[in-house]
Amino acid sequence: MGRCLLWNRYESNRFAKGVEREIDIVVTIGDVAKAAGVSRSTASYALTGKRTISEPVKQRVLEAVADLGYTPNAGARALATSQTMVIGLLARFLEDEFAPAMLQYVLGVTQGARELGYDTLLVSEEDGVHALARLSSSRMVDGFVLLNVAEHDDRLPVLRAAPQPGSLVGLPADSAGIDVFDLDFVASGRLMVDSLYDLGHRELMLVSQSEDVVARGGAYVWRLADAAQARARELGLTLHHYYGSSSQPGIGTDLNAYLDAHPAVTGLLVNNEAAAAALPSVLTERGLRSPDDLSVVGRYSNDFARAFSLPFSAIDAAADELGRRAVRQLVARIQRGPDESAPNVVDLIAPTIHDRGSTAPPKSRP
Amino acid sequence: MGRCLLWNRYESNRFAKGVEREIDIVVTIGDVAKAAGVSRSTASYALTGKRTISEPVKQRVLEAVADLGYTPNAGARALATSQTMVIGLLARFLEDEFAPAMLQYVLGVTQGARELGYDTLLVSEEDGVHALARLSSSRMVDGFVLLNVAEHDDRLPVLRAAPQPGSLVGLPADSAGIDVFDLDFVASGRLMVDSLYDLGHRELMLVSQSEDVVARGGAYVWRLADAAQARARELGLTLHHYYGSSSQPGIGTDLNAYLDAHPAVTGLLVNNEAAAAALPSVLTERGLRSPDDLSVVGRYSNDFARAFSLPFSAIDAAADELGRRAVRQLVARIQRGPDESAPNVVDLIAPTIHDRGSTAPPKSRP
DNA sequence: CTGAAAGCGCTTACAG
DNA sequence: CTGAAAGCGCTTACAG
Repeated sequence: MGRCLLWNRYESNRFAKGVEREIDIVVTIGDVAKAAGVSRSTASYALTGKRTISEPVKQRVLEAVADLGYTPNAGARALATSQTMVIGLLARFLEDEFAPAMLQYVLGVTQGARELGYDTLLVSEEDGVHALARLSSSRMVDGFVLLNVAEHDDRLPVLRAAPQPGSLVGLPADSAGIDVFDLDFVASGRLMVDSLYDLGHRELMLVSQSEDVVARGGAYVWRLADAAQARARELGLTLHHYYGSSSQPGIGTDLNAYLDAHPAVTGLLVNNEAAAAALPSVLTERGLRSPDDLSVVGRYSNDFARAFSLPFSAIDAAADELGRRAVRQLVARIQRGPDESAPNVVDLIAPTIHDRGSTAPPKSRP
Repeated sequence: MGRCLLWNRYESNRFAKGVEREIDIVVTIGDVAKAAGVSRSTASYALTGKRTISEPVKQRVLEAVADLGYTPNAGARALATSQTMVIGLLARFLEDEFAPAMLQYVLGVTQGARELGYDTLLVSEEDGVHALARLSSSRMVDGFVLLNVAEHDDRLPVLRAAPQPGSLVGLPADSAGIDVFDLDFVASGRLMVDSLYDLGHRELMLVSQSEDVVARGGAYVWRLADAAQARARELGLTLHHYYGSSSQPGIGTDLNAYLDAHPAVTGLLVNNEAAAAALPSVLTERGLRSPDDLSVVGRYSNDFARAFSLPFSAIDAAADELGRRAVRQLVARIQRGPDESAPNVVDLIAPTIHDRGSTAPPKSRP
């Protein structure tokens, strides 16, 4: 109680005159114990609940905590328990990829983590390998979530060697020993083709991300494209496949060229955010309307569609959900501890098309 | 050295069979000291450089560090030094605001922090006040950067009372005792008007963010609008001011209505990301071309323009730069320590228009 | 130039 | 049901 008064009595002269700031007296569990008239261990147990404490004692401790405004020092607790309650989020922002789309993943992870009592250290360094090694060896985090994982991701060997577990968002070639979360891009490719086939379309075009993205390990691009192509063959459809660039004005030019090349195409599949963003202008300029003249199915997040006014039906990238699942699995593994092994999961979210009315049966051949 | 062998010899059975994982033996500064044949304090000093150590001894220590793969435990160091080397980044994602634009601020902060040796704890909780109090009282961070600061931000009282310093991105009504970084929105409004006036335009229209954003404390909206209005009055121009909604289809409808209402407008100012994103379609639909039929000046980040193919000249929001400046000032204040006071800064970045060719003299009156 | 020791603020066996 | 003590892995006055 005395301390409590102290806490408010002083004025720091640390900053601009006229601004009050509490003086920096740290209240420790020792202060709480003293105020409650118990030992430090009893105070600690009363707070963590790791051993039964008599009701009156517990009350005295809680009262002291409230009076003194005590909060455990996170660093000290981490040192004693070897648990930081922080997870490391390793983002990768590639030049040719659509950075804004990344935000939804980040938010899914940070919010999912918080709900489970964890905070998130966000790392966006170029050199993800070093960052991972640094956080791991200095014991700053209890586990990792890696975003934007490439087919052969150079962070994976480091992660496998680390004492902390990790979850991936993005399916690599080898997922042994790690938990993986991703949209099912094979099913997505199939679903896009099926949905247009069912409406009666027979000549389709797919515009994928740029080949640079593929070259950097973005395997999802060809997973979707291959599946779409295979499905089209099964169904006896024609599917023209193109890579589009990842920004203006390139992608607008690309789209026009592709549409020029295949005037008979009635269904367009878009696995390229920049293309989706540019498409409304391209269509308007060409005097085309969707779905009357062209049915369109995209693959991007609902948030993205909302933010950028995209009027096309699309498979939701499920960024938020993927982030959440990844972090939930990670926390489960952290809390399970290294002794109890648990099988690794590869969790591919089934695609669903969010209908925005951009598909319809093709008009009769001109 | 013996340890070093151990380190690689074991195979953990913690995860799926066939996956190697180093066993979790922590190497401490005690191990380093022993290997180097010195005391722990000497080993510590050799690494921190806080006292002069003879060259041979230092070499032995560094060798031991390399051999054993030693990295200091961040938590232990934080406990001993009261420095976490982590800064807390408090983001706010408001419903009506343009979330993707936020990413650039985040990246500016995380990368700026890293360059100064700090990591970033990203918090995106709804309740920023609690989050701030939690990180502050548990001593998880050395300081804070607050993003998206409102006119009367409820996080500010908590920040002022906290023992850690903080930097704001976004100018509040009262910035006493805190460092503030923002784009100069007053100068921005003036600049937008001036640039079109100089080209000969006499009737302008400004489309701002939605009034919901203003209601939530987005003072930058009216700061820019008021300055633009005042400048227009000074110059004898007509300036129509509207608030636009923050997403489709609302904003498209809005833009059409506003343009319908003022057919004589030759210059359009856009302080609304969603409006900027929707504008190309709107113009094409109306058969208008920029700058031939309408000169356009926006206010959004260059990254945003690139990502969303926006062809309009615009004042760069300077998100990345603002994040960097905020974190640099914060770190300077952290390292200066609470004793040496330093005056607070309010750093408003001067606006510059990134020319994308969307402005020209107005066509002669029809 | 170096070492032995105390201390940072917690948790958790070990005793009773 | 509770307390005294050791320990987590560092740093840093205090001595020499």
